[in-house]
Amino acid sequence: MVKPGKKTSRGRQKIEIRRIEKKESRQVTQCKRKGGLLKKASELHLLCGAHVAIIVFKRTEPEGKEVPVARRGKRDDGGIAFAMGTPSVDHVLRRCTLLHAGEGLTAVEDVGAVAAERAVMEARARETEQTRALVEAEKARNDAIGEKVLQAVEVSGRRFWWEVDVGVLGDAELPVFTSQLQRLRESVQLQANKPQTSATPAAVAAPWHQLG
Amino acid sequence: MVKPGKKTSRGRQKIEIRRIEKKESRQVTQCKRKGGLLKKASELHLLCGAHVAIIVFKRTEPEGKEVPVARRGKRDDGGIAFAMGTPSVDHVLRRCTLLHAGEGLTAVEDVGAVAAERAVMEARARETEQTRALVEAEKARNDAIGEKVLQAVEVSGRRFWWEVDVGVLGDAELPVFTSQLQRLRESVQLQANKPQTSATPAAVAAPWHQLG
DNA sequence: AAATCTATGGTTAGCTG
DNA sequence: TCAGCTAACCATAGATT
Repeated sequence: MVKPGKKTSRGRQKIEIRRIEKKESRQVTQCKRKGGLLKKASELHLLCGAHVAIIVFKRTEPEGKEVPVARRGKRDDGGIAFAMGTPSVDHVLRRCTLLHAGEGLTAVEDVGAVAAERAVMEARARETEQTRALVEAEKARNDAIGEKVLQAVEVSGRRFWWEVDVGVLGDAELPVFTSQLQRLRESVQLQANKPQTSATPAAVAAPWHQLG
Repeated sequence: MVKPGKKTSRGRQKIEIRRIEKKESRQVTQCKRKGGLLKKASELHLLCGAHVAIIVFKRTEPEGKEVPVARRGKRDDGGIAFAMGTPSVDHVLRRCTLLHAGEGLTAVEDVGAVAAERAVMEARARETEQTRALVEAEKARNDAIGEKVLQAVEVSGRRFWWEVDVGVLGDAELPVFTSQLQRLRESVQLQANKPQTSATPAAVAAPWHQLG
């Protein structure tokens, strides 16, 4: 019920793009905009076939109890909560499933494309609704492993994406992850002995840091 | 000059979220929406302090010459072209600079937060315009290295973010990358012997694959 | 805390130069 | 090809439940 003479809503108000001080509305906005961002990413993928990966580290406030000053500057800040997507989220999950079947763990998306995947994508564009249900089942199976890897990424001293916090990984995942790394390292060692013909002229342009 | 009786523009039209078949407009849309996506990500960061990482692999068509059918299914598809951001792009670049100074390479963003970074962010929120110019200089220096790592990620058989195509890295970067991996591996080996208390109940929810 | 509502602000599809 | 335009679509701030 709306009081007469008082508008129900002022509609969207213009705001400056600077930290929202009011904690509550900051969280609401974060939630809303995170959703919007993911939707946009999904659309970009569906419309243009571009592969998109997104990670959002939600900033969970110290939630009530203030962080001791002593720990400041180390890693007292917020939570890991986040969201990830790629083309569109279920698309990512498909890839996860592939890997799930014996290769290793992924979660944050591997980025890149294969012709086969393009086919899948195009198919989905025609039957988005149909496939959704099927994907739901797979999703459940992948959530556990996905969460672990992502927590791993949000490691204490994390620097790079490949510098995960192995402590978060369970007994089952660790060996796989380890062997993956082993393979990578061997590959690196191998390449290190080859003469490097570094191409790539490093082109720059847009206001957005854009490469390639 | 607009002919009388004929509107200059029909304005934005409603479109279905499915692959845009017309190649040209697909590319235009991709470009526009990529920009929009990055802007949104930046805003999410500035408004809420969330850390955001985005990678967009622009889908460069086989451009004229069709790809031999034989290579289909392997890695014939488009280019790597992409864009990446985090909080806001220049924020990422700052971190890159840090690493640039001796630690290793980043580019795709390391994700996560340190109190010091938060300070920087808040400072930026108050003087976004001022700092921009300064950042420009650093940007140039980081483009080369950034591009290489990103190319590396877009590797032939790429599977995970940490499974980069070391062949793309130059002589200078390789050793650093290698040692980074070494450290990670040692860490893994170490953790492998500890009893694992895998926490994380694997909570799921939103239509968007959301963890934490 | 989460879902719904609505007026606006902001984004962008299709043109044009 | 790329920048600019404009109308219309879409996202969302703030309020209400």
